[in-house]
Amino acid sequence: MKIIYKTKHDCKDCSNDLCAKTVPIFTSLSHDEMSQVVSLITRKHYDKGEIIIREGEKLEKLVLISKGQAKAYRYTTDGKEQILYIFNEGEFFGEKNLFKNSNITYNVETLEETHLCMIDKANFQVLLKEYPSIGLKIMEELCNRIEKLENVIENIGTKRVEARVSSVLLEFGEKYGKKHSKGIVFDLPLSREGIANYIGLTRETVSRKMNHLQEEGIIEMIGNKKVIILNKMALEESVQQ
Amino acid sequence: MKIIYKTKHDCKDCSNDLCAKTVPIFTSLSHDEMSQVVSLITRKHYDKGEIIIREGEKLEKLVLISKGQAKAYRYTTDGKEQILYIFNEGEFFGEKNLFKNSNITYNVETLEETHLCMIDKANFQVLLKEYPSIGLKIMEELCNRIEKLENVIENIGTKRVEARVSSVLLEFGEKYGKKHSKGIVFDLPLSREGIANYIGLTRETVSRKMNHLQEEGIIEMIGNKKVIILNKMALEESVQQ
DNA sequence: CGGGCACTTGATAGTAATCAAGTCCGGTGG
DNA sequence: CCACCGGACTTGATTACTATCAAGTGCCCG
Repeated sequence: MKIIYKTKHDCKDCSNDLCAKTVPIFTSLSHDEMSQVVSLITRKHYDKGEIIIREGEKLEKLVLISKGQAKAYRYTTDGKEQILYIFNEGEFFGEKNLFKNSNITYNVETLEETHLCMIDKANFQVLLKEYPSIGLKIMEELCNRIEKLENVIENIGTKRVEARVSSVLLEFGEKYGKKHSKGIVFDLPLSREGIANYIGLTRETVSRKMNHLQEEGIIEMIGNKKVIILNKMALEESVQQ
Repeated sequence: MKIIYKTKHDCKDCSNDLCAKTVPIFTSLSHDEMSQVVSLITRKHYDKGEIIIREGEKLEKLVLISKGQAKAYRYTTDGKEQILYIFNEGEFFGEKNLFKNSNITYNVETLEETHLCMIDKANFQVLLKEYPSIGLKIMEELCNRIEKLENVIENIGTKRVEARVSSVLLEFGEKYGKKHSKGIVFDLPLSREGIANYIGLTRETVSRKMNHLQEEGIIEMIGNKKVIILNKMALEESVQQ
């Protein structure tokens, strides 16, 4: 179920709190400039588990996540899915189409209720010209993304399987973790299968390895979604070799 | 052995043929503009097997490869190297430092005799302001690099081992291949071990899988470096599943 | 309370890593 | 020109590990 809403009231909200301000690429703009940006924004709302866009489709917009999160993944020829990114609030996708004429190369599916801001390709190019600082921010963000991908490659290319699991737990802890009397607590954004598809394993192996980490007293699982990192040092050591 | 040379003669060469023109990010410039760019360029020459820069060092320049090629890699904690890129003529690195203050995250080592053009961070930022088209080209190139990395991840994350070998052979065939009566012929830019470090395997496995492809009549190896793709279709099918 | 789905656990098989000899090839020196 | 040397590559045997297949189990939600 997709609801498109664009009313004056919404846009006012937006310029105050909602989308533009949460998006790093606009942080260098003044309030007035941001209002101008906001006037170009279309917004959409998705429930959990909806597909925003599919591999191979044309996307003539830059899409910014103002609230929620989504996974980007591809299907390989043997039907497995490989997760490439977990996009969080403030992150964007579709940038490729702004600079070259290509279709999108991955599926994007929401992991929870998600609000999107979208800017038309043509409009965005005007913005880029008018505010060069946005271009710099985009480049910075692209570099960040490259860095992330380089880390993923190091992970799945060379590390032992248990190290990959530890690594992804640390990543989630970093992103979503809150302090807790026992350590760092967070909800897993992905199912076991999702984690497996993120680090190139099967769900059974992920299950076993997480269990092993729990037996060693390094983490504690509460239900399926909640994890407490009891011993961050040990988890980091497990990544180290 | 590093030779730094910067004479009027060299720069003249450069503006005509050598560095700036082979570098895509400058292709949109006029001849005069390019001359201006060239005046900001320092150049260096490296022999095969030299280290250009090491992980963790500061690099206050954008480095463009005007001739030759180099591999970028990281050492993992267990001492393996993971190759991230093979930079070819016209490609660049060090862009991360232009937009944010970070050290370089990989080693770069030449694979053959290599000529570099380097532009100082400060100078490059002036260029960016003066010629916004360079910024667009950079973004395009960053998007290309992201695409490459996404493919690498799909490769090593989900594909069967032999498919990865086939995939890398196709990649090299695409990049370096020349027509030949029997098919597509090219020199491998990397040793068996290098290939292994590129696709997350061991040298023995690479050896065995390449042998297998040869036994099946899909490729032919001449010595250690030269490969002929006899049956490109079959190689592509091998990647497909 | 029941149904379904995600997760866990166990047994087995397949495959690549590892360990260990060789072999090939290019370069060097006699 | 040939013999030798060393490094890269190949090949074989064994081991270790994860994928796969197959039952369970537990939990959430109506």
